[in-house]
Amino acid sequence: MPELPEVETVARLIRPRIAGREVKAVRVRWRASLGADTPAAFGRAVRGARLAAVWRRAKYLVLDLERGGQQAGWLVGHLRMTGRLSCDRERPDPYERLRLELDDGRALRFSDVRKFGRLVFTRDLEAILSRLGPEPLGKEFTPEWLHRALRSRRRMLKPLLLDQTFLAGLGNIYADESLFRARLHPQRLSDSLTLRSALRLHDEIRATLSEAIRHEGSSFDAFYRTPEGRPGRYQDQFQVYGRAGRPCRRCGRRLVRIVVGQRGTHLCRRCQPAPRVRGSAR
DNA sequence: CTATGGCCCTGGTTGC
DNA sequence: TGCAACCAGGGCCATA
Repeated sequence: MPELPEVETVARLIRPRIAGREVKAVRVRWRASLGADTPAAFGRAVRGARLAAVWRRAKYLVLDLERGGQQAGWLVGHLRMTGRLSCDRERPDPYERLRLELDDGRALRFSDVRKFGRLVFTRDLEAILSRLGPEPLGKEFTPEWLHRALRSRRRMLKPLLLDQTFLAGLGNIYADESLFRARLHPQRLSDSLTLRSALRLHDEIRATLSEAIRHEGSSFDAFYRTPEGRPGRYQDQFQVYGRAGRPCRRCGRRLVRIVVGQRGTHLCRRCQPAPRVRGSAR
């Protein structure tokens, strides 16, 4: 599922292909992919605009639109589980939901098997991005900030890490991987962490995401692909995700899968000791 | 404030 | 073998 590293990879790879191009035509094949907009309104807003910049914020992909050199709104993409962006020439795709024809003959294509993803046009980018927590790879995210933020709440670590208003960019895979590497149980309460533990968690979140970006993300299931159709390679580095029943790479203990906050959660019971007393059940 | 559960979707897997 | 039920999952919303 596309999380921060996958979206970063997509942004880096499509940027050189679409930045500076003008949208000549729009084809909408599944209108819900546009959000609440009608295809007609979306087409009016996007047709004739130039894709001036391509960047990422958390799991969002942002395309700056310009007309005559002036800011003219944004396209904001979220791939959710099965969304893909590509800009290769042709090759039929039954799951194509939206297509922007560009002035160089190429097309920016949004495909999405499960139809959860979105590519919306907005004139108010802040309204979408302002609720997000800090970027895990940004300056604001420091060990001290994390320690304070964790202590100011009383929630289980994993659901908190998945809360995009708390910290923006982690999904199920990288939350599990980061917690394992920091040797923290996903159900530990956030306000129980020492500065030392928070520091470890901070460092492992950053290291995990950075390494995943270097590997062009993870293609655990059949869905995520780079815009060039290549799978990511980080799944080969997974320590726990999807490895229930197999031995822990650190201690050899059989890894388990539990459910935390309705999310499949993978961990090592030895490396990530359960919080004491209450709530040791699933 | 925090937790829970439904909803959106579909392809793949499981169960009978 | 055939088919129905079930599941995964991010974000959002309603409810407790």
